[in-house]
Amino acid sequence: MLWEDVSVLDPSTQRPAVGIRDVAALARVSPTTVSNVLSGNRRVSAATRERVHWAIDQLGYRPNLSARNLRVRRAGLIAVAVPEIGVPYFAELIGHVVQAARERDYTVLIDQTEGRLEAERFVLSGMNPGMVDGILFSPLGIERVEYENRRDSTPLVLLGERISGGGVDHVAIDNVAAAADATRYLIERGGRRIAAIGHQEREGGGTAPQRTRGYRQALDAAGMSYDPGLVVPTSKYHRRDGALAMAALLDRGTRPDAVFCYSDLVALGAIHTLRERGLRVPEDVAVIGIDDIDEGRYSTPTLTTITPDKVAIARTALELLFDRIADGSREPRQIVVPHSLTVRRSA
Amino acid sequence: MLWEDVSVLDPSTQRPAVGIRDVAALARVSPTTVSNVLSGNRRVSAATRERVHWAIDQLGYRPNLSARNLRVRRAGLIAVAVPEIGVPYFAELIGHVVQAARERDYTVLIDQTEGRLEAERFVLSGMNPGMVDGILFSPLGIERVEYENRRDSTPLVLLGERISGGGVDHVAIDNVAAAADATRYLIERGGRRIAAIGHQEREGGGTAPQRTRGYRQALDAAGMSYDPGLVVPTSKYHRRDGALAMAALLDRGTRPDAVFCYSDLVALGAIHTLRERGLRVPEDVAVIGIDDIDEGRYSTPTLTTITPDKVAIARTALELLFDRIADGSREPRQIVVPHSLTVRRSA
DNA sequence: CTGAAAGCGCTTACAG
DNA sequence: CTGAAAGCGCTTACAG
Repeated sequence: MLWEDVSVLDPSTQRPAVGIRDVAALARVSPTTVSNVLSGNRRVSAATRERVHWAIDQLGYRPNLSARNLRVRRAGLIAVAVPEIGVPYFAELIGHVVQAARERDYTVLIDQTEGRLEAERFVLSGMNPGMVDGILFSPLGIERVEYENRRDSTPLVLLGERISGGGVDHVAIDNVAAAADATRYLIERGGRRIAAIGHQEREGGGTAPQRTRGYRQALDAAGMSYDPGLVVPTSKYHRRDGALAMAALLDRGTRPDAVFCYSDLVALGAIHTLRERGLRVPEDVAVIGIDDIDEGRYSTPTLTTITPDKVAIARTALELLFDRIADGSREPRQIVVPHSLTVRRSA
Repeated sequence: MLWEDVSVLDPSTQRPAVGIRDVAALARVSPTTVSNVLSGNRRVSAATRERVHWAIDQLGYRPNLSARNLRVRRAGLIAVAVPEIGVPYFAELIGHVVQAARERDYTVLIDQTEGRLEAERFVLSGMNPGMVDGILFSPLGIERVEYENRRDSTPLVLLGERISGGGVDHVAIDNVAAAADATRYLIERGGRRIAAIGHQEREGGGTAPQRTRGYRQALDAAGMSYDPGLVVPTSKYHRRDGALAMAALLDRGTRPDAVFCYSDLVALGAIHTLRERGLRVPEDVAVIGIDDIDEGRYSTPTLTTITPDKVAIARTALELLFDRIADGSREPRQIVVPHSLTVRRSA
């Protein structure tokens, strides 16, 4: 089928799709010139520019991004891969990423791994070639070696995961310090039997083991002994996991006077169980979380928590990503974003 | 620069990018055949197929989507445009959309309008041509006429917004009925002074006016009079808006015995204020919301709410969208998704 | 300041 | 069962 034979139709509407050639023809210039008017790459005389703009308006022309991307080898798209968008922490973080990306004329594509290993491997392999220019990745199940054996070269920045190997860009809060801060606060306000909910055994030290380490550090520093019976692992960090873990703790006869939860959602779940059992928060049991999601500002009681600077995480991650896109071979950087303690009512 | 002169380099890594031609050369077949092996569009002899697969593995080849998209005029991408990803209702809905889209080999791109008019107009204009195959759009500020004057032909499905004109595909719950159900439930359990929080004046009847209508209907049906002093408008549906509206109501001396909130977030904010003022929920004031976000299962008290079938909304919307992608000129359909009442503790 | 031509990496009639 | 060639809609050296 030749161009001259049949006009190109948009398959979905049967309306003619207008391309750069149509604009060029109408403006009586070459496609080159139209392209230059659009990109601003080359000086174009005012008269010509005006004619081109007129033709563009006339035809309602809008450049085809697939074609441009194919040509310039840039997709204008970055992917954010997280376990679940429905988890408020990720939803809020993605909101900031989308906003920061827009400022750079990038669009954000969402990938939800649900912690599935194949999904995470797909992310590591750069997703579909040519589809995205870079990836922000919050991993869950994948092992550290897999990062190191990564063959794909798509720029990638890890979110919230501290890979001690250091072969990959990443941005995170200092999880050990954050957990220690939370625990120390519970100690300072009188906690003597402090439970920890959210531990996970992971190779190569993921977020959870780091938080457990911080918890132990704070205990040590206060001269308090570490009681493994007070540490409850959870496989995920949903409200449900917090609620069930708290119930399990209580059911086995353990009565902590304070609980350090590895996420706000876990904390909210734990509070739910405590109140159902008739225990008062914080009077009987103080509860602290990590994440500072909006929900904790309005929950009953309002949630004391560790506040990571989510805006900084989003912006820093994008900065690392764009740096890496610009220079694929520069040294990987690991950036630690500040966190703070936000005291509300629950502890 | 000719192909033969210099091998093509991936700009970010300086590693050679492998294309279909490399695979073809290594497998000693034509690119056509490689393409056919990949797509399954044509029968390929077992021996050839094997050689091609071997070559693909050997080179780690993965097809370039921009090129494919350019050729087949399909992006494999749909956009979801919502006011804010950080709002749990949207986050949960998007999670379902992402999942349903994956089953169809589609990827989801996020657009956050924040209710900005230009952002919403950009969505209506189909975003960037060739970038997405279709759009799921949850509008906020845009006027009805703008849909009708829409020039762009990108398939688009409206989410949660009932455009009475009916010129556009959309899927939503029956907002009038949902509000009436909520209000009737409050009446049945003894409410006599029932406030409504979340009203908005909008042209052409958006979600908010419909809910107000349902509220009034239920009042009428019970023979109760409508008191404008009990209806509080809010500009947004965040926790904060609910909290402030509730405070305003109380501050002006109004003491409802029940509150119908136009979203769960508003309800949670209202509860926050009530408890801060020492009022018991539901004993002093019963509160009901709409959305059934996960948060309401664990809040204190747990939240009674109207549950829209979010999975159905996501799947139906995608179905409409794919139908429209397949046939751009079919009659627009307006689909009503079921909702139900979920009774928990707050009312 | 402007244009003709090549090519980004695919797929798909057309031909055998 | 397989291949040569055209073309998707752009951008960018190259040339003037």
